Amino acid sequence: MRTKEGNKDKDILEAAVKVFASNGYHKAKISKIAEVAGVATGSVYVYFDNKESILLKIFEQLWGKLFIELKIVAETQNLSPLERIDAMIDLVFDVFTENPSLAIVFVNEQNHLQQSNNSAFTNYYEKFLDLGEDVIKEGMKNGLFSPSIDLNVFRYYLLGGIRNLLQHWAQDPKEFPLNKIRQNVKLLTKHGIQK
Amino acid sequence: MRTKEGNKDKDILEAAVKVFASNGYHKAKISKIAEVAGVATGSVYVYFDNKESILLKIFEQLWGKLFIELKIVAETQNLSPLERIDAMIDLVFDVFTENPSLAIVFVNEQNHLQQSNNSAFTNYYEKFLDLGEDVIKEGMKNGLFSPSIDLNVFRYYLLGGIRNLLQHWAQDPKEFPLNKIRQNVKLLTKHGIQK
DNA sequence: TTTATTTTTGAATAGTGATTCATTAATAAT
DNA sequence: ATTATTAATGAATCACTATTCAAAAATAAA
Repeated sequence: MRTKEGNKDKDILEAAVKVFASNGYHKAKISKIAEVAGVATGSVYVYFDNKESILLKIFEQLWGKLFIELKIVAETQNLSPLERIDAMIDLVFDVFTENPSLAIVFVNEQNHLQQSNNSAFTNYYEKFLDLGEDVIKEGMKNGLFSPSIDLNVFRYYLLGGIRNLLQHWAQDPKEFPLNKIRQNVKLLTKHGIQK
Repeated sequence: MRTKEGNKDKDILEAAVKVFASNGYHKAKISKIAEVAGVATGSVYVYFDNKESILLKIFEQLWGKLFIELKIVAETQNLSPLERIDAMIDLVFDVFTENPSLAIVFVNEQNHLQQSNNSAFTNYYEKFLDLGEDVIKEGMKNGLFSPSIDLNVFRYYLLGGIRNLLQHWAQDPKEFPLNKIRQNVKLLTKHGIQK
């Protein structure tokens, strides 16, 4: 018998995030991912079925991690709904601040997976969005939030806005600091543009 | 001598919008675009340098058209800044309502071009965004809009939100009607989620 | 008509890179 | 030690499709 050495699957995933981030998914070569991971090209196929499934795994882990963290915040009873929304926005920004390559992959390739209609991905993503929705619902019930807002619209609007901002930040982090973005997103979410 | 028959360039562009919309840019075959346009594969290369330049042309025309229309609204002096923002949002939604395939190409492939850093594209897009910015600036000067909003952040946020919503609309137009989206985007822009 | 010029064609080319698989290497069990 | 089993390798395969280009077709001019 022989046992697997090290964590090649983890190495490959981390390498893939880097390579996808710098070249985009379509231009990324499996041979390059293998090289960065320090394994042979063929080894990638020992751990993953194909190129697409590597991308899928990256997103699964991302949304999975976020979901767990957000769930805790969403259920913290001693915060008001507005404070919880704030904290949830913070969490999303924190994840991407920690790992800029992951941010780039997220903003550029999320479409790709949404189109492929992969259920594993969709489930995670929807569960993630539902958490935010629950908080908003509570805010409406308490009379804090405007009841004329459609929840489905709001959640996709917020996430789309954040995604686009992250994309511009990733292209030029100094010109476009993440903290300014974060503050403004919170303001816009709460008050819109009106005084 | 021989003169060109019909408007093959226009036919090819329209075919490309359809094919890009249904398969995505990367999976779209030139031979399929030619087939839909009713020309030979080789003819595509008589009118366009390569695949990428077809996509570029589509976006150039889209932003070019939008720019002209938005400029008129942005400079209409008898509308308040808020009314102008409203009208501008309407214009964007109108373009995509008229041509759903174009909406799909827009939401899925805009990233692609932004990354390629093509100046022809960037110029149009930035000019387009600047128009909205001018209106917001006026609103701030008049004391209508909150001065703590960063304009750069706001414009990317708004466009990103709209883009994401259009994407979901394009995937399921009945479940997610465009008019509801339009109304909610206006509300969220003005007031945020708070009452 | 005939010739010259330009358009159109689509089969052939050519580059690419994802994926496979026969082989080698390493470890566990006997 | 020896054998069995699984991991790891990377060169070769194979499919795919953007692009090219020599030939054919169409029209204008002579």
